[in-house]
Amino acid sequence: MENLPPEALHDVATYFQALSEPTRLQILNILREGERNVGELAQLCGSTAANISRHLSLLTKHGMVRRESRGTSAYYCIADEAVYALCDLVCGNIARQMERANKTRQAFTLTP
Amino acid sequence: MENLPPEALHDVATYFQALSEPTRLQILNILREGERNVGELAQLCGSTAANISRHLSLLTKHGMVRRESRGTSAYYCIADEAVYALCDLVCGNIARQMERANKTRQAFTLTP
DNA sequence: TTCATATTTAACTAATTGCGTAATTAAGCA
DNA sequence: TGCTTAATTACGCAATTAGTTAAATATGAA
Repeated sequence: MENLPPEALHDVATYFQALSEPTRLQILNILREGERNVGELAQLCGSTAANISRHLSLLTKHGMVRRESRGTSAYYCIADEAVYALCDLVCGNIARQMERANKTRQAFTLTP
Repeated sequence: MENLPPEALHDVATYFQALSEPTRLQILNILREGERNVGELAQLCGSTAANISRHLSLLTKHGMVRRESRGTSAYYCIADEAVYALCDLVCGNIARQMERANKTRQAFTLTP
């Protein structure tokens, strides 16, 4: 992403922002195992349907999940598996960062 | 990142949040070509030093950049190249999403 | 049509965030 | 020591955001 126009930078930032909320990550995590309707997701997330619905709307806007109306329910499933690759990468980065932080900590505490 | 405890979900969300701001992405983008001090970054970003300093502090906290004090200046450089992999992945996802959106648009407009 | 259920949206609140400005700290130099 | 420059931090403000509650919409069934 070298030399992106400022417009594109904004798009990337907005995409990251969609993933910067625990409840939304939880939704994506649940959908990893298969589709769910709003009510199920609300229960599994320990939140209200209204809340989950708004989160799902945002995730849909970014093409991360897909909506399918069936009966009186709305079922959601993953639309782009690549979001999981992102999350896994981040987990790796965090782990690496924790390692580094731990090493510098040891440098202070391991001086007997 | 299957079956993460809620605590970890929060960490991942916070990490994504650090990347959800255009100015911070711009900083990372600039540092791709080498280290810079705060003043230089401020000028290149078209922002104030105070502002950039705050952003750099956050990026440092997440282990994305590293600070090196030299003379009266503070030079910053990339601490974890993996952030670029993240950004590149996101760019790909956005492009894919735009393609999909474009296709559904055509489905509506290409009916003569 | 009428009712019941599922989902979405509107309105409001509390909390967070990024920025501008000013004050503070730190480092090099006369 | 005092002066200058660079960077960081404190403070207040405007804007955004997630959550709650209530109203609106939609779908299937009696």
